Amino acid sequence: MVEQLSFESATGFLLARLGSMAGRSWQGMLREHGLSPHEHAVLLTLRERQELGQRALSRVIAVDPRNLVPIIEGLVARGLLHRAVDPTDRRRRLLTLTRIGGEAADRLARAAIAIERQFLSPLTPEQQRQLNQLLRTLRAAHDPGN
Amino acid sequence: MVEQLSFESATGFLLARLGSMAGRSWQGMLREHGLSPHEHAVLLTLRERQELGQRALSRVIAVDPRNLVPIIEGLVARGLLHRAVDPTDRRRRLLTLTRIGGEAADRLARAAIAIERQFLSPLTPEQQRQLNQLLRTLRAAHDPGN
DNA sequence: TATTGTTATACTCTATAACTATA
DNA sequence: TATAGTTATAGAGTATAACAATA
Repeated sequence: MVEQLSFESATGFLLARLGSMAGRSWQGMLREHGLSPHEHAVLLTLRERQELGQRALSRVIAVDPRNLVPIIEGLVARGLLHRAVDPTDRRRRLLTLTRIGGEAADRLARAAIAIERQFLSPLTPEQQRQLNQLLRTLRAAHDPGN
Repeated sequence: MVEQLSFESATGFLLARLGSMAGRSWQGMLREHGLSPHEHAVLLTLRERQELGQRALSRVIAVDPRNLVPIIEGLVARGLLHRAVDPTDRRRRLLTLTRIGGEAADRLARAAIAIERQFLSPLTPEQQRQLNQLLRTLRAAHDPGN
């Protein structure tokens, strides 16, 4: 167990703090693309998962379905996203990237790699791997199904 | 460097996600005490740093000074916090815990240990130490002076 | 002139309740 | 009855601009 040295060095506090700092490290790039963090998450997720219902997307990026609606509509309005009723279950609305949405997602993915590299640069490559693995373990335990 | 396997396993995304999850793990306890996360951070920080100006406190817990004002006033109104002008620099207003504020902070600190232990329980003690150390390194690099 | 604290205000993110349509 | 999506709305949390008091 980790010794409770002080509030500021508690792991929970550091996670919240660094999560916020990581978000800020993307801010400039996202603003250049005219995207919010959630819009960015939608594009990058669909880039990998091809076709997804709004419910499933909601779970993956941890944004409530009702809050996802205006985000999706904005991306559709900008021609980045395509939304169509699932013929096999007409309640569902399947999301896919349009051609220009896919191109935008590719550019975002490239930029994200550079930003992540910069953000993690205070750690050695081995430490970066360790950190990623520890976080994935922790997430898997607390967020089963994702 | 960490391989960019997918957006959902990027370290930046995981940090933001786990920061949010860590916050939720405190939620129930904080609600029992009738405190917001920021109020909690104020009490726990003053528990360790005795006496602090609002500016310094703001830096430590990463809450903007202007947003700290109503938080502090709420705690003063509830008798948990004492705020007094610094006689050596009359611009500053020194914050200290009252007796009952100190007692509340002690209870919070005990509860926080249990919550942190539970949250980190999917990791071995050695992994918990590693994670804490990696996060502290990363924070120190990105948040110099804290 | 710079710093500490403050107000008013706006914006983003998240959450509560309730609804439509399909299954 | 349960699920996918939606609407309206309220609440946190955070950020922009400008100010008063003191150094």
